This record gives sequence, structure tokens and C-alpha cells, in this order.
Amino acid sequence: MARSSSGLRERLLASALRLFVQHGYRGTSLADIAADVGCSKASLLYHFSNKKMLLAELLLPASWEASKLIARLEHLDGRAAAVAATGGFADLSLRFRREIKLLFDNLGDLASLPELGVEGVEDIGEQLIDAMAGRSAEPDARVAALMALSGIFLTSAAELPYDDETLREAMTAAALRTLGRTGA
Amino acid sequence: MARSSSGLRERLLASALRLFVQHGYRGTSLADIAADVGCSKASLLYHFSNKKMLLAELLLPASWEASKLIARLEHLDGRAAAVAATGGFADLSLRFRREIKLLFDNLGDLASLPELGVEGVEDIGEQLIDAMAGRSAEPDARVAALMALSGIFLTSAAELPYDDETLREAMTAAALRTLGRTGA
DNA sequence: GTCAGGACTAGCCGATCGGACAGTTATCGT
DNA sequence: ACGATAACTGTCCGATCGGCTAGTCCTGAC
Repeated sequence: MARSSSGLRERLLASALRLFVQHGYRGTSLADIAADVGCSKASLLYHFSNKKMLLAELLLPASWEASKLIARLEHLDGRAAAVAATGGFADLSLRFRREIKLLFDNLGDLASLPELGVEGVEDIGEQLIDAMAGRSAEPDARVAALMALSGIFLTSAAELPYDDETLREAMTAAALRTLGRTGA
Repeated sequence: MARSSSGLRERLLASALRLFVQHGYRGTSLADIAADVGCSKASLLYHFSNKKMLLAELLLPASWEASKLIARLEHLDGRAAAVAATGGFADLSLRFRREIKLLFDNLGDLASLPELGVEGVEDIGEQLIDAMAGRSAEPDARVAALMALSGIFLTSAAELPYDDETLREAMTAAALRTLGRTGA
């Protein structure tokens, strides 16, 4: 009876994102997702040619935004790069909490998201760390940058009982302290 | 021909740890582990009653050490708690890099490591954050504590080209900056 | 010598998963 | 009215996985 002409696709995406985040990519079967929205597994595979495509479609928007952020950082260095990278990544992490958590949780399983658009995750990470370190190659700066990045990422993914604006302010301030960029 | 009377067990543990970290708990089959050490799957299940027991045995030592650290922190607060927690967790994370990475990567899959000794992971995390925050309930302090914890954890798990001592110093210094505990 | 038991293995089983396919119903342009 | 196409489903298949069982082989005690 065609419940609705095309709402099913969106509901499948929403369910898949929720279940993937909750139980992992491998831990969620196509049947689980189909049952969650109340349709058949075959119907799911009608909308998404296979499981990997479904995942890729979930991650694409976040991937695009990350690429845009990196492009914005490209011509910055020193303190400006660190500040911009910190704020930009905090925004991204909060907007795409579940997607980024999904990405990191299943880095191994994904391995081959070939050319569906999902930019190389490691490249994105490297670029962000480089910007946060203010383009410095000093071990202390690289370690601090990785720590700031990790902190923002996992703190966003955790479901703390604070609203996003409070989180954003607290995270960026803490990250800039981590990076030793406290003075104006 | 019994390659060696009892070295197999240790080699199975070593292979399992490596493969679990590399491909995840779910992503590694018993056959994979057995093939890696060159024995049969049945032989693996002779030494470890099931897959979950194998995982538990890998995580037990780290779990013990974490419990000891928390006990040491219990009667500290304020700056002393933050400093002790930071240093202690940095040590732990470096000593048990792969184990802790394994634990976090597969938090969902494990869910039920009932009473094999592996202490509640969430409890350990809560206790460490509480200590790092200097027992403060302020949002800024909690967020900073979670960021410091996350930073140390992921930075240890990443395979940076620095020796452990350099890493330890850089991580503890950065974490104390994150927590706003810079003055002596 | 023999025999008990530890160490180890080949082979199988039930469950589950991703995916393929043929078929059915609904919608729409002509 | 009628075919074409989209939307959807029931069912089956091959592969894989965790785990069990029925053995084999070796060694050391007596």
C-alpha cells in the first residue's frame, strides 16, 4: 500500500544511523534496520544497493563539511590556524556527533569506502592536527594538537547533560588551553 | 607434534590481542586467530572456553591496574587529585595501549563482561573524570576533565613516532593545561 | 607394558548475515 | 483501458561464524 511515496528512505537512514551508533556497523544487521522501521529487508536493499552504500550515504554530509573546514584552514598558520581549527572542529563535532562517532567507532570496518565521496579520514585528521599545532613540527605541539582533537571529538560524542552552546564554549576554551594558546 | 608444551596459550593471547586491536573484536574470527598462530580453531577453544573468555583474559590486567589507580585517588581532591589522576592515567594508557584501545573500540560489543573481574568500564571512567576535575561539579571542570581523559587515551592509542617518556611528559603537561592546573 | 590424562585436531552443526531474484501491488502517462 | 515503471515483499542461497563432539597423539606414572 506504499505507506508514503518516499518517506521510507529517510526513515531508513534515520534508523540506520541510530542503530549503527548504538550497536556498531557490524553489530547492526540489515534485518535489524528493516524491522526498526517496519519494512522488509528486501525493501531496504531496494533503496540502498548494499550495506556499505547505506553507511556511505550517512557519512557523506559530514565528510563534505570537514573538507570545507580544511579548505578554510589551508592558508592559515600559527595561532590563527589553531583558533580556527579548534572552533571549526568543535562546531563540526557537535553538529555531526553521531556521524563522527560512527566513523571513528568503525574505522577498521570501513577501510574501503572507495570513491563514494567519503574523503580519506586519516587525511582529514592529519590536516586538522597540523592546523591545531599551528603548523609546528615540535613533538610537544603535535601531541597537544592530537590531545585537543581527541578531547573535542570524544566530548562531543559523549552525551553530557549540557546544551550545545555551553559545550562549545567549554570545549574551545579547554582546547586552546591544551594548545597553549591562552593569551589574546 | 606439540610444538611446545604450553607456549601455545601465550602465543594465542598475543595473536588475539594484535588481531582484536587491528580488526576489532567482531572483525576477528576464532579461525583468524588460530590461523595466525598456526593451530586449529578447536585447539584455541581447548585453551579458552569461548571467545568472550579470551577477550576477558586480555583485559583483566589493565582492569586491575585501573582499579588500583582509582583506589589511590580516592582520598585526594582538588589539585592533588587532578595531578595524580593525570599522571596515573598517562602511565596506564601507555603501558596498556593496545588493551585500552581494544576496550574502547568495542565498548558496545562487550556490554556483558559479567563477573570475570573486568570492572565496570563506565565506573572507572567516571571516577577518573571526577578526580581530574578535582571533585568539582562545575560544567567547565567536567568538560575539561573529559577532554583531558580523552586526549590522553587516544594519544596513547595512536602510534606516534615518539618514545614513551617523551609522550608521557608531553601528555601530562598538556592535560594539566587543559585542566587549568598550570601553577605549581 | 600399559594406561590415564593433557594437548591437539578434523569435521560437523545451527544460527546468522548480506545479498539475489522473481513476483506482486500501486501509480501514472498516454 | 492499458502497459510501463516504481515501490515493495517473500523466499531462497552461499558464506561465515562460534562452538561442540569424537576422536588422535604424545608423555609420564606405575
